Amino acid sequence: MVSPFLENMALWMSHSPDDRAIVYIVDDDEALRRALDRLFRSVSLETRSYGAVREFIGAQRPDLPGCIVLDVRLPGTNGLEFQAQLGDLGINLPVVLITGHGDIPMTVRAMKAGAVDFLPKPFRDQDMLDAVSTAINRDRSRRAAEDLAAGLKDRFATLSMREREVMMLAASGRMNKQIAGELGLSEVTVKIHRGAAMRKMGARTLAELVRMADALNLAREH
Amino acid sequence: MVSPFLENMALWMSHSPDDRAIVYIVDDDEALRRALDRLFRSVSLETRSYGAVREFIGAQRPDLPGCIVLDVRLPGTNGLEFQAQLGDLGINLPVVLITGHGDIPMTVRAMKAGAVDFLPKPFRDQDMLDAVSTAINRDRSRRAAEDLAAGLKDRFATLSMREREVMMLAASGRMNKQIAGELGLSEVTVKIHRGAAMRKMGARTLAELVRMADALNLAREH
DNA sequence: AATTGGCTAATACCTTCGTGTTATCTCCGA
DNA sequence: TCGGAGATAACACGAAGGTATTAGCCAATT
Repeated sequence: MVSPFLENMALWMSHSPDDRAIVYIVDDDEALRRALDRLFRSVSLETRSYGAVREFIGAQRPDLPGCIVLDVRLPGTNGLEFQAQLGDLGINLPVVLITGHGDIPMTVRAMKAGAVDFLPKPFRDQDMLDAVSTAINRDRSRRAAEDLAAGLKDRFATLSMREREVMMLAASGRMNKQIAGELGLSEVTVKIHRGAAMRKMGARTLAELVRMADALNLAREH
Repeated sequence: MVSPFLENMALWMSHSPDDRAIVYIVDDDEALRRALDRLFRSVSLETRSYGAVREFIGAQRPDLPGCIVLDVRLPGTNGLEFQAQLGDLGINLPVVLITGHGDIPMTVRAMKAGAVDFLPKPFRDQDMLDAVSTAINRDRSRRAAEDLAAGLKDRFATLSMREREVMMLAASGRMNKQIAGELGLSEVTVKIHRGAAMRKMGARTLAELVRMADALNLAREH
């Protein structure tokens, strides 16, 4: 245990790891990239800068909350098309779009695709900061929800097939006797599998098991 | 019981009530209103036409799925401000916006506020029909979810205070013994309230009660 | 060949749940 | 003042849940 003084020192001098966030800037205009870089660093956000979509895709991204600031007009790939591809690439970062020559249909398309904001150039610094702040908060929420779901999935993966079947039927409200009938088992065997499922999932009550089963099904439908 | 022939006649000649939907047109341009009216009626949608926001607010609206087609530039109230007020007025109809002189910030604001689409004039008939179709489907989903929640709320309203307390604690996974301790009751009394809650809510298993309790809490947070 | 893990099942024991019966007390409206 | 609804509670019985012990079977791995 270090002294309270040193602990407070650390808090004052740097963000705790939970506060870190990265803005990925994708724009072919190097001057604008540098300006954005300064802007974001001035509010203690980390930045990564890319001149083309390909560079961004190929780069390593740390496992931290963040967002993408993306120019619509880019060499090679179009910004809107890239936005649409992000999901397929397994990238779930929120997107803030900027454009020099945008029109309304383009804006509508971007917003329908889930963009956090769509800023025509020139934009005010504060508008950009607001958009990025919203985007990062959205990513934090998504990551938090995903972490919960991941924990559930990990525990569910340790269940045997029988245990999964019994768990789902139990979570649907079936009695042990009914489960035994539907699966062609004895009631005792069902109790064993049910108990194992509760233990492996970390559920202490049926109510918890019901909520876990619902969360797993929701995660799958998504 | 009428004859099968007459029943089928009715099906062929009109939409079943479940298919009905209404488009509320709010625009001060009477020529455009008439054109939209013809367009929507050509695809068997019902229409109501208003030249000003005030007319729409004062009008009676049947309890059917529908959407609003709203011009941004209107005499009196601004279309975007009206869109923002809809929630406060208890109107949850999806909005399709049209505009003659729109810009990007206006579009972003409208889409952030939940507009289904934002169409600059002149627009193609098919784009308008697509937007309205999406909007009405969204309203159908919302109404279906709301009907379910309303049924739950009605049943929950018939519970006494004690029954509600016991239901919530039971749905959280507490045993009757624990509930009795927390509420300062005997276990027998808890069983009576719990049984009454299950019966009044129409829940046949604890799993159903858990899901009902969750749905009620989600509905409240919303 | 031996071991491990998964699936099955019976027996036994205790806990918890659900319900019916009976009963007392309070409050409120007819 | 009577009747009804709500809340409380004890007693009793049967249904259901949970766990421990023991044990047989099978497939895969060591």
